[in-house]
Amino acid sequence: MFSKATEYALRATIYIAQKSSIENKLSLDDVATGIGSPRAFTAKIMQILSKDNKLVSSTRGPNGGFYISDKAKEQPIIAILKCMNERDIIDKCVLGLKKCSEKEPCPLHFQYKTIKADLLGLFELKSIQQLANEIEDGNATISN
Amino acid sequence: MFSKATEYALRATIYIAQKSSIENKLSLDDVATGIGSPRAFTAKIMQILSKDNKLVSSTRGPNGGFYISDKAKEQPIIAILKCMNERDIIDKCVLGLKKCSEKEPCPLHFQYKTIKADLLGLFELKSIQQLANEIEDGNATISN
DNA sequence: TGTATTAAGGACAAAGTTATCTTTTATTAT
DNA sequence: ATAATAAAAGATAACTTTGTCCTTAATACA
Ligand code: FES
Ligand code: FES
Repeated sequence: MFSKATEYALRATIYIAQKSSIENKLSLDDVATGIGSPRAFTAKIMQILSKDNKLVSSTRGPNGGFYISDKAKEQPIIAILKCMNERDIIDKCVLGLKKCSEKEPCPLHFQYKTIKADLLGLFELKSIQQLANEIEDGNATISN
Repeated sequence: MFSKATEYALRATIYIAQKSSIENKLSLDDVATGIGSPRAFTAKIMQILSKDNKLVSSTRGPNGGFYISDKAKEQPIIAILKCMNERDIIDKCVLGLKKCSEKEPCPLHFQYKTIKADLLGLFELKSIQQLANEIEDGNATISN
């Protein structure tokens, strides 16, 4: 479904939400180890996620690292997809037609659209915080 | 969702099902033009699809080309995915964990699994013939 | 001020996917 | 037989994604 980069982005963000706070930041190594992703590649992804400190925040130097503000934790999962520029793969035609539309639908369109709606609903409804809680409560893992 | 190769495979198969018969085969050019895919790449995909004449059938030489037997037309869409070795992308964890399981679920697992079931249902239920009919009846397109 | 620490940024490498081109093989019709 | 036709097969190219490495910049603290 998603690219490796976006998978790591999702896992990293949720992981940071669960483990970090502004007083207790996570280093790149913490994150990569925590979610089981390649360190250097994860660094690149963290750069995207923490660009302008919009979704994830970061500071350099001793005791620096990554964290997520309480406000950002309330963001829905889809915010991560948007950040990774993969928001619109949900809109694509399942058969790869240039445009998915009701006027020129592919033969799977009307059935697939309800599935897409469910997917979108999931990503729009679930917040980063909620998924972090699932892990915190021991009901889910993200560690590979 | 799927790779370009699999998208072309799905469209090509459905297109051939709609347009061809054993007496009226489609050439590679017919197929590539019909679904709007790059000719040479499509050739490679047709090789996979018609390997052993299992899903799509092909013959060489004058009046040769591709066609689909009535029996193969009754196959569900998922047969095309299997043929393209993309059947199992439906089983993958949405967050990219190595294994999607109930015992060590990711925080989206239980919601995502119903979506996966819907997807699988769609691909298992709809036959190649049915989708070809949609196009034949003017209710859908596949031509880009 | 200087040094250690940590992320940011840039250049590059490896692997995978998509796409093209050329040659070979099978088949038909003359 | 020969020529024409059309797919199969192989080599290779272009592009994208994934991944690494090295240098630079920011920050804290002694
Ligand atoms: S046109 Fe194919 S999914 Fe909408
Ligand atoms: S474990 Fe992630 S979808 Fe099943």
